[in-house]
Amino acid sequence: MPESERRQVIVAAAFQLIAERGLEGFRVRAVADMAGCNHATLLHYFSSKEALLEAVVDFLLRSLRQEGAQHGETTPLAALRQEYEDLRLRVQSQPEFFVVLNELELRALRDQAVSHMLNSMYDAWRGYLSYLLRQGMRDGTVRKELPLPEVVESLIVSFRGLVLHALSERDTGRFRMAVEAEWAKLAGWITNQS
Amino acid sequence: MPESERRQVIVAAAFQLIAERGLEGFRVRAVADMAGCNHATLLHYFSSKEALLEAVVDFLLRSLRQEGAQHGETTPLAALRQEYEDLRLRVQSQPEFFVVLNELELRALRDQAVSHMLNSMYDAWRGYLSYLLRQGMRDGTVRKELPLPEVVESLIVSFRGLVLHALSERDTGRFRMAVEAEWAKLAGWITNQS
Amino acid sequence: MPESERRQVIVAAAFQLIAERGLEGFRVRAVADMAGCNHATLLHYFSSKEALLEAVVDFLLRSLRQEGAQHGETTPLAALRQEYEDLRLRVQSQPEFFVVLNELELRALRDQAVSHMLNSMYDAWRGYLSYLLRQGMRDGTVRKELPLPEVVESLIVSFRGLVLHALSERDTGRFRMAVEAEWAKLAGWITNQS
Amino acid sequence: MPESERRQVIVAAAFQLIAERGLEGFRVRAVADMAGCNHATLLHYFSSKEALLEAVVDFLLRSLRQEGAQHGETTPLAALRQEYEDLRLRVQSQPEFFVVLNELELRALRDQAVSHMLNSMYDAWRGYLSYLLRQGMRDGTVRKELPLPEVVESLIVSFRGLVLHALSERDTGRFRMAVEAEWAKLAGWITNQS
DNA sequence: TATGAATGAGCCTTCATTCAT
DNA sequence: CATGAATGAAGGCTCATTCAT
Repeated sequence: MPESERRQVIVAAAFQLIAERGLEGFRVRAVADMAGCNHATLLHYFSSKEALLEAVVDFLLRSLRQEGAQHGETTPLAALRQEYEDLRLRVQSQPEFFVVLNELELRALRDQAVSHMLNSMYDAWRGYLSYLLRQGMRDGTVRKELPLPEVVESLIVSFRGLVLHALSERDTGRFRMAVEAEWAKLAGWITNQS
Repeated sequence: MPESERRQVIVAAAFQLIAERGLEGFRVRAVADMAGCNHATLLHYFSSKEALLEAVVDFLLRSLRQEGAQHGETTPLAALRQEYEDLRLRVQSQPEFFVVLNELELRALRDQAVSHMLNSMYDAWRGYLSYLLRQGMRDGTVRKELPLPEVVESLIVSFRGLVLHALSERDTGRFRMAVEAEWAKLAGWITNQS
Repeated sequence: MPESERRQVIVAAAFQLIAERGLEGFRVRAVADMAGCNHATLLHYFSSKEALLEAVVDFLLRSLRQEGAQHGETTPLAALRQEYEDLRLRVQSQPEFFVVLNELELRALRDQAVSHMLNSMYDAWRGYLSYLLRQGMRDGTVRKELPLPEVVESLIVSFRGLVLHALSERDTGRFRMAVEAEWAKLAGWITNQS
Repeated sequence: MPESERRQVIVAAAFQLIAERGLEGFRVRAVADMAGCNHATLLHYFSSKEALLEAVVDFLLRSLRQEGAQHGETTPLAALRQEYEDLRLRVQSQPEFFVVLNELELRALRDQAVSHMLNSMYDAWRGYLSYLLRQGMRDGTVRKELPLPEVVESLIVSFRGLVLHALSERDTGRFRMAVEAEWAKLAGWITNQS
């Protein structure tokens, strides 16, 4: 099996395992088993457990990024709305991503490497959201007098809250309700209402 | 040392340790050391690590509950506002509570016992929030046409997001910004605006 | 089994194992097996493999020291002669001591902790040898014009050489020959010959 | 690269590594890295780690032998003196040789192959020393009544002791002192003094 | 010839838990 | 009540060696 494929298989296995058992269930031997190789083979590709974890973080962030970029040209407000919609759809189809994201979120509190990676993701996201909001202000759909940083921060909080909520309420219907409510709340705040 | 006091000391030590080192640093021996007793003694009072963790959860929820009940009679909207204010103050003065809460939040995904305890806390909170909102509708400060369950869920999401945000952004000033923004966003949504 | 006894048993087992298999065969599990306990039990008494090794060094040096002090009052020259005799006897009866000493000698080149312990032994020995030689000079049996430090160093070298020689030539009779020769050589050098 | 050259490069690398990190740091992969080839390639040339070690021993003994043969015709006593001088000079200029020799000395206690090789070196050396001493007796510079085997053994011990001493005392000046003392002691013993 | 991939055996250490005193 | 002793299971990691290409 070629190197790059093997690495992908291992990262996927690690990702899957963390989603299933959490970071506390993230064992090198277990990942190797899932990837169908010896644990020593795994450490042949990733020099340490930590290195593997960083590859998992990278894989996760890369995936999240790709998703966001798929939608074509729309209005800023529609793009924002689409973010919530994407979140909702993804929680249904790929809940693993959010389980893992949450695990990492917590790990980041004590792991600088993970912290940096997540922070840079959030910063990139802040930039994107700022851009959207400014565009909205320009085309008149977003209220011009809004304090931009506050709105951006509020969006981040909203997403973080939804992601956390998704995990415990995924199947209760409350999550879907929450997504709609968060959007309604936001829309009322930021849009120009005639 | 009487049994009940000893138990309290141990739970407090466990709480402190989890706040400092996270659940991954939650070791029976370390807790015993902090509590000033032998690890075997600790397991005399709590039959297992798991049992101790549940006592910690209980302690945390009890603490959170007490806080909420301290404020006297006000208007429903003021009480709601106070919730955000409490959160903000507490994150500054007692960040441990939120670190531990987040740790447990994640543990709950895989630990039914913890999950049940947290869920019952959230359900109690939902009840309280519903009550406040209904009061607000009655006295005319809250818009009557709001879908109550959605609003409640949104409040929960907002708080969860803020708690998570608090940990990574506690010192950057972004957290404070986020609290204000969340409240502004909510207030604009639910209040009757002339 | 009381703590101090258990510790002794473990140190003895470690010592024995190093004597039999060298430092490369010095495995925590093997020591535990020889000591008749679980390897985790061993690490209950000695916090790490390294800590155990230091206990072994301590045990060895303590043993070597005791041996030297057993002989009563004699003339300085006789005491010096006795050192060689002790060495010879001990190599026959307890060759392990010299195997282990040699192993540590080499380990010391890369292990500061061991190096310090051995150095302090040699320094103590230098002191003792200097004392003997000075006494000999005083009572006229040792030549007064000898350069004391050189003689002492030469004695150390002689012993180190003999210890090393003992291991490979223990059974060939060459070792015994070498001891006698070393003494003869030394005696001719340092004593006053009429 | 031709086979014989490749082998030399690998042996040199192994020698260097053992000198730097000792036998405990003697890793096949590390040697391969130093030799600039893949570890699997290394095991193509030397069927096992053990085989490589033997090649290192061979290389060491060959080097030591060459050194001894370089000096031209002199008197037997001068040749003997030269041995000590050579030792002193070499410890300064090429301490690696003595580090490795000591490592092997100890390994020989448990490794028959190494033991045989070292023993045959010592036997050759014994032969050479006996030859020198007999020549000295013949030309009258060495006392005729000396017990030849004892003197030879004593010489070996002296050298072994010095080599061991060199490693720990190379920089303290004690080593130089010891060489001189050993020679003085020997000379006094074996030479005819008018 | 040369090498990347793969592996099994093994090592030190950690930790929750049990138990006799 | 309290505790020191003891342990089994497991975890991350290392390393010599094998093998297909």
